[in-house]
Formats: sequence, structure tokens, C-alpha cells
Amino acid sequence: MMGLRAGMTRRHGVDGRSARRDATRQKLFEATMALIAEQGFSDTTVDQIAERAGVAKGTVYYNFASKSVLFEELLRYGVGLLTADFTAAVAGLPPVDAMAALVRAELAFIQRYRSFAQLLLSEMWRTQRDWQQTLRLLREEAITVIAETVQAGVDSGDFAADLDVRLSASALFGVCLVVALDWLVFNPEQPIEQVESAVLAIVRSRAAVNAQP
Amino acid sequence: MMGLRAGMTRRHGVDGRSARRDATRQKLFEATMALIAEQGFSDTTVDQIAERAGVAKGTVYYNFASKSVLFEELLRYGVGLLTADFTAAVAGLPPVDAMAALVRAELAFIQRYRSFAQLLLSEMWRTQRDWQQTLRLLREEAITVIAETVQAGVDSGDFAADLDVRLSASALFGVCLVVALDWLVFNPEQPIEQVESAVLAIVRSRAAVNAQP
DNA sequence: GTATTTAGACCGACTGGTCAGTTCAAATAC
DNA sequence: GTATTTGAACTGACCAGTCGGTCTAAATAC
Repeated sequence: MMGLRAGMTRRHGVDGRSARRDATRQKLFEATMALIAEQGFSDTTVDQIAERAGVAKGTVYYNFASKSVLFEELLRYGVGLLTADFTAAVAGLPPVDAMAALVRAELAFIQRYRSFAQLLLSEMWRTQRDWQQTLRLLREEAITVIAETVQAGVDSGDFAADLDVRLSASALFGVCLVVALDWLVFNPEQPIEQVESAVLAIVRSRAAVNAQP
Repeated sequence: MMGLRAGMTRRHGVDGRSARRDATRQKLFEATMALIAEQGFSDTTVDQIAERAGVAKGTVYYNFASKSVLFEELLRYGVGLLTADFTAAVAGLPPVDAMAALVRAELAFIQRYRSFAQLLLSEMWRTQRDWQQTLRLLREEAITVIAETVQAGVDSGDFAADLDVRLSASALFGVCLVVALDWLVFNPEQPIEQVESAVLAIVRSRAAVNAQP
């Protein structure tokens, strides 16, 4: 089935996947993301996914072993995008600026991939799912980038030394998710700057207060 | 809790419900809450609900018109408890103390009814569900209590005048949900006081900073 | 007091429909 | 000429909702 060997020609990707196939997978990711955010995993049928992606049902199963494998790969894909954004955002910045950059990056990501953010929040604390383990690992991955920034701030003295780094990092991650979704779902007309500065105000004031012994 | 109504002269309550039936409904609420939090609405079967509640499937349909009606009434029931807690918590307190009381009340509620909190968060931003409208209204109800407290603080000069009351209220509501679930799911051994003070630190510092022009 | 009635409450086997997953021959890109 | 996509048919499991039947206890009759 996965017939191509790596390094055959330039047309094919490292996994032996053609650009054409990658495009199909991309379409399937987008469609799945949107549908699952709207309806949840179980209420989303493979027929719907195929239809929204503009692809035949057989194609879904040509590209993914099963519905839940499709979802698991989607999780990897989405969180991969997010951590890439995070890493790029903080590159070379001092802690305080990096913090603001992280918030900006997360809000921007959520605005761009709102469906994904929505499904992340829905599944985040769910237990007893087959992909639960995957999601937990991926979450760690994203939060680790934030935690490293917080840690750097603590080390440099910009943040309070007694700060619970892990708790702060995951709180920041979660707060952005909640506030951003609230904004997009209930107050879409509100400008992003307002939301951004609101979140930053919380983070900044906290850091400032904590930093002054 | 949804106790029996006072003033039962005959063997039946005012709307024709017996104590026996109320007990059954209560069991069904608890079972549904737990199962939906674990698995989500669609993956929870009526058979499972009946089994966990220790009743027959027919009983579910005797007490509720349908699965989604059961869920909708569960939402009302749960949010009712929450808003009651909120209202009781703030009664007679000045704004700053009321704020702390609200956080305490929300955390305590989530600890007690973790399953409900979990399902609230999962369904909060979901669109295209038949109970979507109900959930949105109930959410407003709970947040309004918070918003009134924030407003009182603004009026009394304890909080900054330019504070976005609605946004702050829903942010506070969401932040408690996220932080509390993170705590219960990922760090259950962490003491509640630590979580409580972390949330309060954010809120308090923010108010303090904003209150000093 | 005991028997009978009554209706609310509950039971659980059954039905009808839905959907994930499979398969494949034919068509179309590359 | 191979990789990929198509579309449709099929199946087997699963599940919401139904319905005739049973149970329970209060109320009334005897």
C-alpha cells in the first residue's frame, strides 16, 4: 500500500506521499476540524467529512486507516502548528516580551483555527477516549514551550521566584483558549486588540505584583 | 437541591410528582452528569444511564421525553445549583469580599460537581446543538451574578471605572472552570487552597492595579 | 382490619433506522 | 503504468425510542 520509497524523486514528500495526496489530506483535516468543533466527534460521520472536503468516502479510507486515526493525526497536525507558532513567537525575546508574544500567538492561532481550538477545549479534560493519551502528550508539548518561557522569566528575576511554573503555564494556555472562544462565539464584533490587552493586563499585572517583594 | 415542594396535601406534589419519582429523577441526573462528562453526550447511551442509575430504560423515558430533553433539564438543574451558590455567596458582602467569595463558591461547586463542570466546558462553545440556546441562556444567568458584583465594585470605586464588566465576568467564570478542571484532572493531589489563592491572586492584583490610576 | 380498586411508576424485550468500516471495479491524474 | 480517487454496494453492530406488561402503595369499600 505505502509503495513509494523515500528519496525517489523531488515530486514526493519524505514519507513517500505525493503533493496531491498531501493536498487531499489537508482538505480532510480542515473539514474534520470544522465538523468536529461544530458537532463533536461522534456526531460527525465519515460521509459528512468526505462531503465537506469535496472527496469520496473511499478516499478518506485510502488516506486514513479509520475515523479515529484520522482524528488522532488531526490532533498531531494541529498541535504541531500551534507549537511551531509558539516557538517562532518567543525566539530571541527576553521573558517579558516573550510572554506577550505567546499570548498574541495563541490568540492569532485560535482566530485562524477556531474550530481546532474549540475541539481542543472540548476534549481536553475528557477521560476514557482512545486518543486521550495522545491529546495529553500534545498538550504537554504546547504548554512546555510556555513553561520554558515562564521559567526563563523566573531565572532572570522578571517573575516571582515562588511562581508555580507548570500551573502558571497551563493556566495561561487555558485562559487564552477560554477568553478567545468567548470572544469569537459570543462577541465576534469585539476587536482582537481589546481581547489581547485584557489578557495581557491580567498576566502583566500579576507578574508585576509578584515581581515586587 | 431540587427538593420536594412544600405544601403537599395529598400523596402527590403540586405538579403531580411523587417523592418516589423525584428520587428517580435525581438518580438519573447524577448518572447522566457523570457519564456525559466522561464520554460526551453522543457516546453516552440511554442504556448506560439507566444502568448506572439502577433503573430500567423505560423509566428514563417515563421521566423524560427524550435523551436530549433529559440533558436539557440536567443543564437547568445544574446551573440552578450554581447560581444559587453564587447568590448565597455574595449576599451582603462588599464588592472585594464578594469577589473572593464568588471564586471560592465556583471552585467548591466544581469540586463537588466536577462532572457537571466538565460537561459545561465541553458544550459551552459548541454550536448547532438543540440545547445550545438553553445553555447560552443559563450561562448568562450565572455570569450575570458575577457581572452584578463586578458592577457594584466599579460603582463603589473598588474596581477601575474603565473595566469591561461583561468581559471580566465571563473571563472570571471561565478562568475558574479551566484552572479547577486542570487541577482536578491533572494535579488532584494539589490542595484546593493553593488553587484558590492562585486565582484570587490574579483577580486581586488586577483589581488593585486597575484601581490605581 | 382486610379486600379491592386505581393510577402512578417502573420494567425490559423488541424494532427500525443509522453509521463505521470494507470492498472493488472503473475512472482519472501524474 | 502506477498512484490516487471515485462512488456505490454491503454488512454488522449499535442505539434511541416504543409498548404491553408488572409492581407498589394510597385510597376506598366492605
